[in-house]
Amino acid sequence: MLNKLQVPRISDAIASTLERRILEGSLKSGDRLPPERELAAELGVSRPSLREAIQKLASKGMVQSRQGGGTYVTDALESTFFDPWQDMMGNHPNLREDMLEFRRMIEGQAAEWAAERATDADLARLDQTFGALEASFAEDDTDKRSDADIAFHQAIGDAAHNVLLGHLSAALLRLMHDNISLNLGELKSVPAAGRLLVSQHAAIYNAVRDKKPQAARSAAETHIDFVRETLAQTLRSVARRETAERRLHTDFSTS
Amino acid sequence: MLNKLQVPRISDAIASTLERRILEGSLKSGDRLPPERELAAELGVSRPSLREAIQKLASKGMVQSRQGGGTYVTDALESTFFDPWQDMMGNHPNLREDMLEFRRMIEGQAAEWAAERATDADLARLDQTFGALEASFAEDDTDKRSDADIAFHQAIGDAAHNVLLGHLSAALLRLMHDNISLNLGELKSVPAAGRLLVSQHAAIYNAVRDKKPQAARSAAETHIDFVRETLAQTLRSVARRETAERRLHTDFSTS
DNA sequence: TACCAAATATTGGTCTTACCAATTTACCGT
DNA sequence: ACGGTAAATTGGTAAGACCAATATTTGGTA
Repeated sequence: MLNKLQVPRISDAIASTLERRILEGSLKSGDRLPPERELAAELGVSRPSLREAIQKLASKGMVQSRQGGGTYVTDALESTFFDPWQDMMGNHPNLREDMLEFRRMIEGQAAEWAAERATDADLARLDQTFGALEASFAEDDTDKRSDADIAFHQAIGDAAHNVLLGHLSAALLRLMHDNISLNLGELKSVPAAGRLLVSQHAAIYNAVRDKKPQAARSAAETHIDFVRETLAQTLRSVARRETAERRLHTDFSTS
Repeated sequence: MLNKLQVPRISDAIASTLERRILEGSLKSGDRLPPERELAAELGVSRPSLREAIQKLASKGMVQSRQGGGTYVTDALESTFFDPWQDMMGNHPNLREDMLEFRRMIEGQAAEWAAERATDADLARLDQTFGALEASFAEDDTDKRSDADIAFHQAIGDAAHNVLLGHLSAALLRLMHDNISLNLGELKSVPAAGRLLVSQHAAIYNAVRDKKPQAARSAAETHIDFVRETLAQTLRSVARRETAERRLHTDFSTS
């Protein structure tokens, strides 16, 4: 009696299409979807069908709609990684080393894969973000530098064409931004740090553009190593003070 | 600030109403919902609004619609916790490939670091979890195997002494196990898969215990490669079985 | 009478159009 | 330059129509 010959529903196909765009990074968290009328026309379906698809995504928490405001992509995918880490950072503050070590692996792999797989569109985006990075380091705006840095590394992560790596990279960058961006500003205390950082990014970009995976990985690892070393150097005195303070608070923490 | 005053949407209210009726028992599993036109009139809403609500329930797996046939209540309890990644894994096959490629890097790095850094306590725990793994594969209890597998990889992740990596490794493995047990039965298509899996885990364990980082990485990567190949094979066989069944949509359909 | 096949009715799937309500944007006057 | 109101934008809801797959009825034949 149950001959479940599946008739594909349009709303399901549309929902999958939108999901894929979110997974692949065409739609990032925080982005606003095109208006329903436009999107329906672009996808060649009616507005009710598109709405059914959007409702599905909304019920999964992937998007959120506000009447009159638009429909926005949530950070549900990144939160899977980000939230537990953020939690750990709260309970165990000296994870900077773990974070940078972990990031060394991620960035290295991302650069390697990006060098193997980047499309022309990826390279165009890399070129654009790298240009913005260069420009930001010409000024002295710390926030702008941080944003440009994140944008560049995210572009690398997306060019690696592995959706897990892409979203993990986003979560990791956000984690770093939220936790040590203040300290990142002190990198400029090292003479010529800005110039070195730009040249390191250039090395990554060039290796990816020239499709040299091993060189790209090396460049990325060198970059993270420099950041790690410079951070450790400039924060040494601060770290000593923090450690001393921490000793006062964490004695009974074997919960 | 953002005034996130939620404007109640009719489709949400209707979905809640229907969900309540199902949970209260007014609509039992297998029951057919009234026709959309009737139900919409009864609830005093338009048919599109009712349809959006039904789509939400369908995306949760609580109801199932067949064109021309009606909409039926399924027996899916709201057990499936809402991990967006879990959902994505089910609907996007290429995500599984990305997942395995990514895990190859993660597990390889975890094994390498574990071989470099494992303490005696780590090794003791590894020995214990590996013993449990061997024992679980002697039996035929899928859940027990899953738990033992997760415990072993968790031990590796912890022995790597990087909390980010440890957490990620465990989370990804859990995701894979859930996905496999949800969408396939088990990796039974390959004969002697169990024995091979045990020997692969043994190789990882031995390399870590003997403090051979490169060997540990290789062993872990070999393990993931095997899982990837086996999974692909299983998927092909499942696909074959489904096409065969589809060809058989004549009468005796109580498969 | 029994049974099978075609005709009919039912029902979910999709589209079009229209209007409402909340938000955002633009513009204008002070 | 600022603030507030009007207009445009955008999601939310409704109504009606038609299509496609399924279920039911009907009619004819063995």
